[in-house]
Amino acid sequence: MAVEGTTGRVTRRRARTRANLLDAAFSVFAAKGFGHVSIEEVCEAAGYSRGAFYSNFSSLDELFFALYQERADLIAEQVSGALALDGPGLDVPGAVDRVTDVLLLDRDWLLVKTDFLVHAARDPDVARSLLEHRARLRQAIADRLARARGHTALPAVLGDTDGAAHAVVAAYDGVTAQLLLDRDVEHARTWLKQLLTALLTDGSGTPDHTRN
Amino acid sequence: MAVEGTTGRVTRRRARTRANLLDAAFSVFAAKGFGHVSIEEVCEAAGYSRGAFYSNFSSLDELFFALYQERADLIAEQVSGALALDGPGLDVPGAVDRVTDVLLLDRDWLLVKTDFLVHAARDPDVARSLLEHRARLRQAIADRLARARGHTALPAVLGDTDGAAHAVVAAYDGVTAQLLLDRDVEHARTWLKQLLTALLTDGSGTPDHTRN
DNA sequence: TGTATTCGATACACCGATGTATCGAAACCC
DNA sequence: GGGTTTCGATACATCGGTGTATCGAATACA
Repeated sequence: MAVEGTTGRVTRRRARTRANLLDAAFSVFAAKGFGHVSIEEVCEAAGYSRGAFYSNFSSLDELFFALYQERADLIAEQVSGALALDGPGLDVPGAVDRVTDVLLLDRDWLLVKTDFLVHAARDPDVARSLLEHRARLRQAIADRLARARGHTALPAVLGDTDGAAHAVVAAYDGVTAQLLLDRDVEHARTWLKQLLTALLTDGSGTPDHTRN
Repeated sequence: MAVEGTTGRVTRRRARTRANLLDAAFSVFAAKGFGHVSIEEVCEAAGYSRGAFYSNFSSLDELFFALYQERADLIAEQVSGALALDGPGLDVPGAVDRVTDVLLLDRDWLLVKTDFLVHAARDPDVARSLLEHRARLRQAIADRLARARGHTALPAVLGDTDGAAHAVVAAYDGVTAQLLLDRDVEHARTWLKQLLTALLTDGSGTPDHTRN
């Protein structure tokens, strides 16, 4: 029952159905929001019956958690990749560009991610898990910033690289909120880039904020 | 039926029950999250029966909207008050302190507020309304910043005062997300103050980011 | 104070979703 | 390919929430 005690004896279509359920759940959650979604809806969207669901998960919460974990790890990988993509020291603006493009790629993901935040905010265990995930992400950023130290203009007023990483994540979250409302991905991207470069360099960038 | 066509003929306890329902709804929403709350739960918490509910609102969505509007206006007032509290030009740090204290006063409000964001993100009409509210808030901030221009060190790298106001709101949203997870109000406050002063002044502030 | 009107409690019918138990059919292993 | 195990579909009982219609009680107004 959704628990593999020691060694799951056999499997293969199971993996497929599980993946299908997760994919379908992502779409449904993005469209209607966790909390307005029934197990049946997910099953229907995936083309399975409820029996399949209960064979793979024991609750919607469990599925949601698995779903978030999967996608978040994927994003984290992409971010790490984007950060590691250039030489040892330079090109902070380039890194900012690439990371921004990854982070604001998909509105559906932002929706699900925010849903999960709200979910985690009410469940300490889930919150802990999410905090750890965020900490890993920040660590990657901080490491990258540390590598850049001395080569480019050091951060500025935020203290150590860890503080700067905190600020980066906060900026991401802040821009996310705005993007969820105005649905203007392009504007959000350019704006996040401005914010990040403003936070991470000393003084440059030509802004333009004639928007909602 | 929750609609006052021209002039509601009579009322008095109606106002009370409506207010009670809203208050109860706030608690219940904060505790369980909109989307995991039934009409019955709200009624029970308020000490009314479902008849009272349907007499005052026509759906949970409608109640949620009214609830948000009410509280958000209240907060906006407080912020405006905190901003107008000092002389014509100076004391940006003081204003930052006061505003921060108002904004991060109540975790329950942050929960409900974020729930509402997620809700608005999926309903263009609600989103429009929320965007307008945010725009008003930003306007207040931008006005205040404009008044401070020339007296204190001008913002910095973010362009006009409007851009700076955008950044302030983004910082608020970003810190909110972190606070929802780690529940450390004090840390969030000091950190938001740092972020804001970092964004609004040129170079000062002694950070300390040994945290989650 | 009496009367007209509004408000909210109660009762009812109605889904829709949940979780479980059972059984046929895939998939694995040899 | 046959036997065995696992997976997932179907059927069932149940529960909680929804929305409406009705009626008594509280309130306003004269």
